[in-house]
Amino acid sequence: MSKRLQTKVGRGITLLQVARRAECSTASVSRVLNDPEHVTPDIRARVEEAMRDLGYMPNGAARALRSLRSRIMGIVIPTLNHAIYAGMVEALQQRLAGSEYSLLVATSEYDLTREEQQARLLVERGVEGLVLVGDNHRPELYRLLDRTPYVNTYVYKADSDHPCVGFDNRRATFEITEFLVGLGHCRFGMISAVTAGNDRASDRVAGVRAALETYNLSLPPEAVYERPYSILSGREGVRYLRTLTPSPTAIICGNDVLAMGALAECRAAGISVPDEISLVGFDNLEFAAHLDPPLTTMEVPAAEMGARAADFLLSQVSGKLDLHSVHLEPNLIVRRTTGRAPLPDSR
Amino acid sequence: MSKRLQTKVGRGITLLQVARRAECSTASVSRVLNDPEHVTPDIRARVEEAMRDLGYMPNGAARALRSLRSRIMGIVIPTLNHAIYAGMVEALQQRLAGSEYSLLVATSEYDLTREEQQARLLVERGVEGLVLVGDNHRPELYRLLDRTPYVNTYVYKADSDHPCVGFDNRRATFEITEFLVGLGHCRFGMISAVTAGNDRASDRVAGVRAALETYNLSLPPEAVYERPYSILSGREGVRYLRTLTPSPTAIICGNDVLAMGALAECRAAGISVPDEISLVGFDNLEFAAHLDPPLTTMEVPAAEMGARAADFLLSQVSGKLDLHSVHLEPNLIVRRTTGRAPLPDSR
DNA sequence: CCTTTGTCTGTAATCGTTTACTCATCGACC
DNA sequence: GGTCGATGAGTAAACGATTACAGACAAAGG
Repeated sequence: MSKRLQTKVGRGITLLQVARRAECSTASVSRVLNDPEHVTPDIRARVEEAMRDLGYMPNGAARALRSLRSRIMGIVIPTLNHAIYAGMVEALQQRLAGSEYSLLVATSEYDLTREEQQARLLVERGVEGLVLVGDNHRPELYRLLDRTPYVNTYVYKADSDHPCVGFDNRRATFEITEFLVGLGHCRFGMISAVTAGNDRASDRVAGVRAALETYNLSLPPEAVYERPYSILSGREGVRYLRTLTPSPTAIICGNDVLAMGALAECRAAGISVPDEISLVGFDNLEFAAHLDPPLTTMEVPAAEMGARAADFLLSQVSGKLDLHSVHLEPNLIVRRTTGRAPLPDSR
Repeated sequence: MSKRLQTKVGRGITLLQVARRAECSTASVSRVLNDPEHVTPDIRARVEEAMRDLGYMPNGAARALRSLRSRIMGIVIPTLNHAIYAGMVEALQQRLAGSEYSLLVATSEYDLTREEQQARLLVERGVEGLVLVGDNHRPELYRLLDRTPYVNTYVYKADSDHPCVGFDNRRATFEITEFLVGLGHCRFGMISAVTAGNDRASDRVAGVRAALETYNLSLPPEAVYERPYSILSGREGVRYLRTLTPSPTAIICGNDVLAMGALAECRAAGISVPDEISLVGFDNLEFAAHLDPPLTTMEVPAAEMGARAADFLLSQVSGKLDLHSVHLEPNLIVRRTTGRAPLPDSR
């Protein structure tokens, strides 16, 4: 039926038309586009004028096909929903835009299979580099990235084969835990994101556990409440952890969003923070400082990770090949949801 | 100097190699890729096997060049920082991914010139459709979109020439205001995002103003505190509005982020909400329900806008041309930051 | 004055697909 | 049994840029 749908003719102005109007070769036009210094001012001026007159816009597909450079980078993040990765993506995008690169964004929904599919799609689109979150990816994904520069973020492992820009999640929660132990806490609970397929989440749990063992304390499995990121999960986490006997005096949350929920639940239940329970978040999202009381949390260098990831890929595609992972430090920000453990008898 | 940088040879497996191995023509290979029903099972099987064996991946640039379909959509949003647009982008991306489309994301930083530049970049990259926020764009941008489908979001204007998916910002704050007037409030303040070049923000201010005038009340210029989105701005807003005499009993915020700041400041200053001041936000972000007290706010259909915008563009590129804007309704969610105006003498 | 060197332009091949055409085959129908 | 249509496969020409390569020319050096 609708036979002539594709019959659109005018595909826009081409470089050839510019060349004709400027009375020069296509090569010259291409050169003023990509290498303006190496063309005489005379020709350059004519070409630029022709471009303006015609409203010329380069065809990205043709450029990419011929030059092997799409000027597009890609990123696969778990989700955009909770602003957790938004800051990183924002910084990444900004830095890329500064180098005339665009950013393709895809989400994995915390599913490694979907992550691989999405990454594959991005590679097919011709991204020159790929940013990933975490370093626990399907082997197929790594194989796919054989010829494509990539960098893992939100993670740093010195011994990893894969380039990364990030921090050590395990050490971060280790540090949080030591801090809390120093305040006299000995009964811990944790509200964590789902750890399956999420190395950041499981490393954070592992960090708490490792630190506690150092002090002959422990984090039994039932003291870890594991749910998808959301404020509600944080609330439920507190409700659940209070059912334990003895119930924890310190709750470490895998994320500020969970911590916000936890704090809201404490308030609703009339539990005093930090007098009865100390609460720690992770990420230092914008709101953390404005909660009541202000949230003690581990600040992660989200914007810097985004910028550094961009730099990493940009240098990679411009030929610098001996690049190393970059190790960033998170930063414990002690505010007022943490305090000395309550006296044992006050339990 | 570095002359042989580009000497990378292997560009990967091409369709021609697949054709050779499957012992058929490139046309057939292309057909099993794009139109599998119209090729005999025999050939199809051979081609699919060859693809698997060789690890073939289509070259997006070549496809796009020849077929005029990049399978990429673009979006330019003000920012990713405050999660305001994240929900919409998330839904958009998901819906697009379901149709094998990828999403290029760029940010304007609330700057119309930058918005146009970024949009131009996306169009050069060959996006088949473009999502924008608001409908106040540079004329050059609209001209650029002459041949590219696009849709404005977060805005709905029946009389507009431009397709949009969204709601009426003016009417939304009109409604909020009427609600507050109904509670007996007559002194209003507003904490708004920067209105310059931001039609959503200025429409929201206009809506408040229009409603008040209906009731012979007014919103004098000095009662509008206008700052970039941030929690801090919300806090400052309250501090500022309290210096007015008489100071407002009802404060409408252009956004939940501002409202959160406002609420935090009230708490810090010992101002009782809603007894002394009623506070209303906008967006119904996840945290709104979990503030203390829970925030009264205008819920906007962010996810639905994203999905509908995707649908709009997808149908547009698949030939359906007589598409109309879609009008969504925001929804006032009354929680507990709003209450009856304090008695005049208690001022 | 001739050669050498360097700089700038133009010609034309090429990137990896899709697709308009052509041709062959086969079944159905008259 | 011949013709017509439909269907499927192959050939080769695009798509719009970039870039080896070669040629032209000028400046510099002997």
